Amino acid sequence: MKNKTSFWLVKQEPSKYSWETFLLDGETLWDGVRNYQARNNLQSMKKNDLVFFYHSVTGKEIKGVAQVIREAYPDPTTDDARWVVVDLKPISTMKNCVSLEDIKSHKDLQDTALVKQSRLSVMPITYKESQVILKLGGIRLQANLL
DNA sequence: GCCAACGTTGGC
DNA sequence: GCCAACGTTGGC
Repeated sequence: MKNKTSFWLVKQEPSKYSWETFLLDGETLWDGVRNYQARNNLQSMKKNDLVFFYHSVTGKEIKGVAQVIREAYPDPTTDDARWVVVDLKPISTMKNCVSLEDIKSHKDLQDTALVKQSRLSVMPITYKESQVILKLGGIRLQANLL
């Protein structure tokens, strides 16, 4: 069932919300997105989709994999109806964090939005790219997650 | 509806 | 801390 799940990548500065904090929280709502393209990606997420968690600015590496546990709903941190959040929970921490350098230098990851659109904070990842990232990260997900 | 000015993001 | 890239805003 390789096409059942979509893959995504979200960025966050660890000084604002780190993977470690996310692990302690157990789950979080992904708030604060104020960009239409990123918002559209949030709205496209389906329950059980898998989301790579990237640390921007400090670290510049993918720390782990999260899963969508609640699909898009209005962002409670604003009255502006345009913005939405999803709920995520961490499911796996990378054995080897996948750095931006790794991604840029890997031939199969050159076309990721992370490389091409450095300012986008929520982006889709293709199935093929996701498999490369998982392999570089040294983790295997349970088959029932894919 | 164009575009200059301005603000923000994020790599370096 | 700088600056390139990009999004948003507002005057015309």
